[in-house]
Amino acid sequence: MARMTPARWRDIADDLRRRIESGDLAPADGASGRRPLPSEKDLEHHYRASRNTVRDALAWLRQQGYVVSEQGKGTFVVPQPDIVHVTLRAAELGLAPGARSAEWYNRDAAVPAHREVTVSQVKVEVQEGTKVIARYLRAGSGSEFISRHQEIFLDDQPWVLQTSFYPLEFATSGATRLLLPRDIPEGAVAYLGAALGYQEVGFHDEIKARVPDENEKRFFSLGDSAASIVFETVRTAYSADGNPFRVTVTVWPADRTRLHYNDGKVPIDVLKAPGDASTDATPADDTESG
Amino acid sequence: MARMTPARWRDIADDLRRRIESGDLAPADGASGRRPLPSEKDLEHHYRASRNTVRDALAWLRQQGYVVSEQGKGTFVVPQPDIVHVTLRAAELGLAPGARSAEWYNRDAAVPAHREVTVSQVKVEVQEGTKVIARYLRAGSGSEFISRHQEIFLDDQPWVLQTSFYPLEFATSGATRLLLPRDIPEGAVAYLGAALGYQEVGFHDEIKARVPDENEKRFFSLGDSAASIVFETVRTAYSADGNPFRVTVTVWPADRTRLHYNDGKVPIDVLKAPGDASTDATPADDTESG
DNA sequence: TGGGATTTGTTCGTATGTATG
DNA sequence: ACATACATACGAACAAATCCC
Repeated sequence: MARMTPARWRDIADDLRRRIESGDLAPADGASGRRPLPSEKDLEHHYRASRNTVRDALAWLRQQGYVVSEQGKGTFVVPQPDIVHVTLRAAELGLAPGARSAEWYNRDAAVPAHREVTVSQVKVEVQEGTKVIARYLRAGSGSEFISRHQEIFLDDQPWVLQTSFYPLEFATSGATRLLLPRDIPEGAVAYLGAALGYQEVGFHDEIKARVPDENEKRFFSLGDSAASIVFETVRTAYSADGNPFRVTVTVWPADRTRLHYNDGKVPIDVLKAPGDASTDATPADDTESG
Repeated sequence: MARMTPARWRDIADDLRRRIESGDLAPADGASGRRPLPSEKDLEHHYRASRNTVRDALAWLRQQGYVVSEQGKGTFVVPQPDIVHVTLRAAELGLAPGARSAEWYNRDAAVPAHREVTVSQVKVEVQEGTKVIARYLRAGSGSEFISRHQEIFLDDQPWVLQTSFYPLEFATSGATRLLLPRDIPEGAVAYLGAALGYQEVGFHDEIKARVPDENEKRFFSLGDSAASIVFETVRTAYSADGNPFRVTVTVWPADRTRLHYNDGKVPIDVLKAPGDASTDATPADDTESG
């Protein structure tokens, strides 16, 4: 069962990983710029292996997200991204205490203070026959929906891709602003409440992790590595009559995002600053043993 | 900037991916067994490329999780796993309606009915100086904790790895069963309530996605592909005095797990059977457009 | 049971293209 | 223009696991 040949490229990859994690290789950015790993030719001599074998080792490190290679420049250790902590449920239905009001992201998520959220133009489409959305909204498979898509930035960095879906009837029965490719500053839910009397009395969230598609790779600057994954959250909002009236699909870059939920009585500082003083160390370090 | 040469292996990989997704290659299991892709030699002739170039294409498909290769046997399309939907918060603090009671998984998560959960022996350790846990439990970095680790199976399939941490004082002041390597059938929280008077009045969940470590790869049978990722949820439980008294770290295989949270008034069937009638199609299919 | 054929895994060598400095 | 560095591609040989007769 176990491989008899230790695989030369494996040894090289393990050794390089060890040297990377120990900070031996390409440690801190040297102020002016980052320092690359030794070139493939150097590693070839260092490990007494052919360049192709060295490249096999580097390919594994790239795939695992440890390094990136740039043609003509070199291979670089991937820096740890800054983690953004997002609270998707605070304590009561709605927001975290102290959250700024009347902004979209506040209605569905509380972000840390002193962070600036900017929003792209809304791309509005009318779609028909998207089965998955129809299922969430409990509509027939031939039903038509308004989809409102936005790119959202945090401190001018790409942060999330978000698309909300509404029954087309909403627009034809009064909520015409849903069809305009403009942000709804007071929040779509508040607008629907004012225009149609809808009230959000509950929501359901579904969370998955998956590999990004090409569009998401572009927006979040993700590659093909195993660390390049996204969260996809689907929030279904329910009105007082017990029916879903909105579905919001949000895609987050998982390498720099932590999602938070709270229930019951939770200390205020945890609500307001989840992940505070968080190191990037994983609790799995404590878990490990067998 | 853009690559001038289309990259031969890229073309081959894209073509193979297309043929895989269309079901052209290695479609349904032929009852007795699965059918492999054409051999590397066959592909070599088919695409008029060298074996190494074909292997570059296959390497990409492997890395993206489309196929797996087995020495001496062939390369096979990866079947879609069955998805397990887990509700981590129902409506009120605690459980989903209809959930079976007095079982560990019920205290923290509601699984679909007709599924059988079995639990490994508990591995108990006393640990000191694990900074991350100390932070969650708001203890000094030199504090000591009891860690209770379990492997948990769903219908005899590896399902989650879970480790709970408690202050060591709990054991020395009455809750001695925490130190025994045996399951606590009524639930550790209930036991702590009876033994020490602790009551869970709220919790905080933190969710991340990351690449699995070697132990997790073994347990969940994961490889190195980009689809081989895990959720790690950290649940901190708070007692009436506002202090955390338990931290539970749970690791889930993300390729076959969906996490669910509910808030407010949500239809009963969504609470009881989240993801019902769910296809494996991603809502992103609807999102996509540019 | 054995042994040859098949298939993927590993490693080396070599050449050329492309991006960078 | 030149050197450096990574990307792509082809060819070849042997090892290891499996399959089949």
